[in-house]
Amino acid sequence: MIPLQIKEVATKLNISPRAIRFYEEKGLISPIKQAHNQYRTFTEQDIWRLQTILSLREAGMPLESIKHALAEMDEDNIQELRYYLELQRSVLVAKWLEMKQVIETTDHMITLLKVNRTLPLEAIYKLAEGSKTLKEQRTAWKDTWHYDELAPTHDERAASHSGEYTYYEDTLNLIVKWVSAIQGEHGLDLGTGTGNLAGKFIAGGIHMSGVDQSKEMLRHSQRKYPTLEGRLGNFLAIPYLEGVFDFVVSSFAFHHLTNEQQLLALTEMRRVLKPRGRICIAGPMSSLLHLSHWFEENGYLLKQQLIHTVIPIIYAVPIR
DNA sequence: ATTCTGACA
DNA sequence: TGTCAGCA
Repeated sequence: MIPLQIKEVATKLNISPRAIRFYEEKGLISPIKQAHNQYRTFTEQDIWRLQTILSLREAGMPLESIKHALAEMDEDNIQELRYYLELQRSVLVAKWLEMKQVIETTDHMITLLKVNRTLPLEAIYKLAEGSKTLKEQRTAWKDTWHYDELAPTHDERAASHSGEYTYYEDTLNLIVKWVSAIQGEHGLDLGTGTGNLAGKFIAGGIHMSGVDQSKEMLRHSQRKYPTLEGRLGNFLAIPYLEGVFDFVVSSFAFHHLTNEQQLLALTEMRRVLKPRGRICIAGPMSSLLHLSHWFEENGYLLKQQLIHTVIPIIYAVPIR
């Protein structure tokens, strides 16, 4: 029973023959066809491949991504495969956050309805606003892939412009100094890039995790700092559960976000931070006003400075 | 009888 | 992806 026909395979895997042909059409599989009648024949490997497709699809991965993942598996490229899974994970986190938000606003509306016997118009807006924000998050995803080409030269570029490099080094060092992490703490570096900031903490014996949207950047950071726990993801959907970090830092990354997105990022930081968790952000941002506003409204004590009079840095510690 | 391709929902 | 048509 080596050569299986399409219907047999379909039955075995609980899918339709049409689905199998569809996967072939999309280039995910290429079963051999018999010369005379064009009937497809499936080998054990074909079936294993289909199983893989179904598993990844079960996890919600789009067919296009599955295609790439399979290609990496063909070449035994475990690294690449891992990053596809990481990417998939980060997408799931984003969706999870999305649902969480919707549930929260729904709960809110239920409460309003209970109290007011009617639904205020602004509540409707709020819900719409929520899903709008989510779409923006998704939009940010598409750019993810092409950042990768920058990774190999990142450190060179950071070091090239001597003046900027001074700022760069001093900025990282000041973040480390202000945060003054102690042994046993767990920190997160958002937009860790090649891991330079996280590396400084690691050098001090601190357990660090890093999030970056580029898998190439992550790869470089892992190479430089094997103990760094790198993970794919973005600022607006940090791929971690609630309350796991003692501090969150971010350098030379925040300015890529709009002000609105930055505030969203802050709420995300607070989500993954422990109750007393602190935040330190630095980089070429035009203004810190909106950030300091948010921090004050949310019960943080602030410390700010302009490094070399050009690079703003802000450190926030929860009061209490 | 079964599969295939292509069109359309 | 499901469904349907017209073939081989």
